[in-house]
Amino acid sequence: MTATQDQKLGAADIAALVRREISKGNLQLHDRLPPERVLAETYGAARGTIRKALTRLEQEGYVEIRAGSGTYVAHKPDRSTTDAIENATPLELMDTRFALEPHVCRLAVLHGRHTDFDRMEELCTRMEACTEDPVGFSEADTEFHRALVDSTRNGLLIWIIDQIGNVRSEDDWTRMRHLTLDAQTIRTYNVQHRQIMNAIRTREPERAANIMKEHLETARLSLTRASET
Amino acid sequence: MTATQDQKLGAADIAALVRREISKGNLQLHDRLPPERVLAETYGAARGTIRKALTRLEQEGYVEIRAGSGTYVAHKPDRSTTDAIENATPLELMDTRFALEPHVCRLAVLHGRHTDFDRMEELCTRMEACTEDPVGFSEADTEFHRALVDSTRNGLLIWIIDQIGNVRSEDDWTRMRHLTLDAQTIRTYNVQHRQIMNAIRTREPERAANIMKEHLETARLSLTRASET
DNA sequence: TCATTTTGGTATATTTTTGGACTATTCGAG
DNA sequence: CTCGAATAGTCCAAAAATATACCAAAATGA
Repeated sequence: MTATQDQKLGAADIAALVRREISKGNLQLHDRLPPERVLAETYGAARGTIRKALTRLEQEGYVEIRAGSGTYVAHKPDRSTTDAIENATPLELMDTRFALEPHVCRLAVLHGRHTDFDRMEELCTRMEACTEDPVGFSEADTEFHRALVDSTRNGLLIWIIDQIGNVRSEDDWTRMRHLTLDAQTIRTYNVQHRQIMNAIRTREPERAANIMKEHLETARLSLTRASET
Repeated sequence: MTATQDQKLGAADIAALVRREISKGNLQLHDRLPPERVLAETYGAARGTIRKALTRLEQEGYVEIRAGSGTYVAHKPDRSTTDAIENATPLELMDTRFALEPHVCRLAVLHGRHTDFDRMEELCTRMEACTEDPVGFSEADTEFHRALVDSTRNGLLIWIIDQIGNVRSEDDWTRMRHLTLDAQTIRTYNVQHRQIMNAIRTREPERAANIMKEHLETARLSLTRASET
């Protein structure tokens, strides 16, 4: 109806325009919007109008206004990607890992190279030095599984597991995980990691996959045990 | 965009620019950024401003600042959803399906309901009517595998396989696929689908998974046979 | 090996920018 | 006419950016 002219844009209109820019991705997270005074000129509106629009967007969570600093985009891109992964429950994650990682072991046997395995062994060593340090262990563990996928040379798999790993590294999920990481559990994990390494090095795909299954089963038990607490 | 003029770039703006360069891959892992003093001149800002931007990026994990040495990229370029999937080769896709779908069968046994299975049988029947119609068969086949995942009630898995399926439905990949779909192959697939259904209905997870593996192996053979043509 | 240069780290006084708040006025639709 | 919205202008305080100087660690080269 209106709005195609560069005249008479109300606060609601401007809010809508900015909202669309954000959803469309032209304005990304952490980006700073132009100052209110500039926006006022570019949209041909008074500063007060801009201010109303921005205040509204702030209440909606699209934007964060910091006095003296500027207005910043505060909206997580509404990608289905992040949605699907962030809303995933720990058990869903476990099931997905159960699907992926044993086969990843098989592929690692097929496509992995010595340098990959060397890196993984290095991480094993690092983990073994972390018997009393759940946080350090956890970081190395994530890197280990990441290195394992890397060795498959399969970009799709790498991307998928990368996505999963990114979420796993935040949230209460990690906190819960640390609770379950007593020294005994860590020792068990370390043994399993070594066994997986050996099986891959000796090119035994099925054995590697089976140990990985055991490994995940151990992890799942720790998880359910923790969630019952 | 906004304010692409050579005027007044704030710390947040500079941080955003560098962040994009890294995400885009123009700046790769372990690359060294120009010294702060140089960046200050090229961006037309004071060194303090540059420094603030870099400090921010360091906290976000995009770069690593080493005193006396320089600032280095510490972040891998984002592989966007579409990139990772669109650039995937047919063989990468196959390997990923090999990882996922057998386990999906197991989960279907655990979490699936009668209505899910009814829908899948319906799709089996539809496929069996398509012995001479590769396109119709292919559509039903995709729906079948989709219905199978749905029955796991695992949002994460559903999303992953959905993504993979979306690509599979386009491109030369599909064309290649249709070439391999002679009446004989379709008949083989139909038998396997029925067997999978039966195994799931009778709650035999391992048997279902194994038949799925056979099924995928058949598909892979068709694929490699086609690509040799 | 050692002196020089480069590079980031820190501090500070000053200026500019930016959002916040307030008010009087204008405009437009009901 | 009235009422709500938009406007235009002013002043304030917080935050940011500038400009400069000096330090310490790392890299470089003779």
